Amino acid sequence: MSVEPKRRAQLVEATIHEIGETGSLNVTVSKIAKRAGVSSALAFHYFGGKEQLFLASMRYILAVYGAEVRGALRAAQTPKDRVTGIIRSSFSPANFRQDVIAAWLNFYVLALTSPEAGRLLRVYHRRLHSNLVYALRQLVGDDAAPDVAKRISGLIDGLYLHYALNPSDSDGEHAEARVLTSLENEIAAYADAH
Amino acid sequence: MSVEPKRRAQLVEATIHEIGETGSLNVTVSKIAKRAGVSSALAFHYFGGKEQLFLASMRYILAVYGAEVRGALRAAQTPKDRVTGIIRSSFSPANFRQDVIAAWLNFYVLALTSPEAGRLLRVYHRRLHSNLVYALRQLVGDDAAPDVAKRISGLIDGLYLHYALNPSDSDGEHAEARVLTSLENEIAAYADAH
DNA sequence: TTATTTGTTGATTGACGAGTCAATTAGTCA
DNA sequence: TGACTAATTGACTCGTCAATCAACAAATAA
Repeated sequence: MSVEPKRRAQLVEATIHEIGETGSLNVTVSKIAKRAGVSSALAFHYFGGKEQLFLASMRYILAVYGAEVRGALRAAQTPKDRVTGIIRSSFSPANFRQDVIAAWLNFYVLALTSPEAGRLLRVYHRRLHSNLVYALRQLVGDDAAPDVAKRISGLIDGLYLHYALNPSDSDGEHAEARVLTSLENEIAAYADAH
Repeated sequence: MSVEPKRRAQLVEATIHEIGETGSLNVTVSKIAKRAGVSSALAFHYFGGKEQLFLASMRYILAVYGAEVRGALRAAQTPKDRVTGIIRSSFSPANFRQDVIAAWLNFYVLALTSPEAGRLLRVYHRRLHSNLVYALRQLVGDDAAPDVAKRISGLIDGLYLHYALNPSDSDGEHAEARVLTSLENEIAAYADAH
């Protein structure tokens, strides 16, 4: 039984914590390694560099989120359950942890310059979009679904940003409720059009 | 005629450009100063430090945006003109310049740790919100206006983010059109409720 | 003229951090 | 046991950069 996966996980978690504490990517690999209980050289050995270490951390966060979405979709009975499941997953407590928020914001910044980060971000966007479109088809029709999905996903990310940066103002449940209200609007608008 | 304002403006503009080129706040004061045609010591002399220099740059960007919104509001004839004016200003070309996008994203990150950046961001949020509420009152009623405003502003920021990070996917006009569609939804939903 | 303020810089420093590498220890298996 | 591989590290290098400071220049006032 190799010890490698364990070390990688330790380092990934330490990275997320450290970024959460400093709020930026200005984190030394040494500090991350120290938190993980290993030497900095080991971090380089396993990940090759700081950026790759952070990207691995982001992949981990995305994987957790993805698992949550899949769970919600599996439990859904109706199309509407599916959409609300996606929305609820996006505003789950896991996504509102201080360190996860910090990771996301720094990820956005990195996506401006790192092709790999950009690729990863686009994967997330595409998955969210296609999940939404699939679930929305039966609610607003095939034609409208893609556009509605863009609006819903935009609203998800916008309100996430808003609440991430203004924690005192209100919490994730408020944000979730706001998106659900918009969903009702969209469904009603479609019903009217028919 | 003091030369100070001129130097400050030079440095602010150089900062924005430099951040746009590197995509992050990992910009040396020396490079900024060189671009502005002065020594790095002068940048410190006028601004006191790197963070204050960046905050001044962000204030400048916000001032430009604010002026654009005020212009649109002044020209507006109807309540709906007012809302669309705000939305259009938010997606104006000035906001989609690569360097302005980079500044915004890095500003979000900084707001996590810098109280001054957080304060500035909250000022922007509050202004956007109150402008929207004021214009929406006559369109969706006093009761609904604040909630609708939250959804609209969330959508603005979310779609801005999407576009900023995925320029190939859609452009500013698309984003603007999407928000306007949501606005129609909101107005229609209000009309139904009465 | 001289004195004073304003604008400006080159040179320097002190601290820090990414990444490397040679060397050591722990574990495996033949 | 001995040979081989995996895991791990301490020490080091090389570069970078924010911030400071003493000094110089240029305008302005007295």
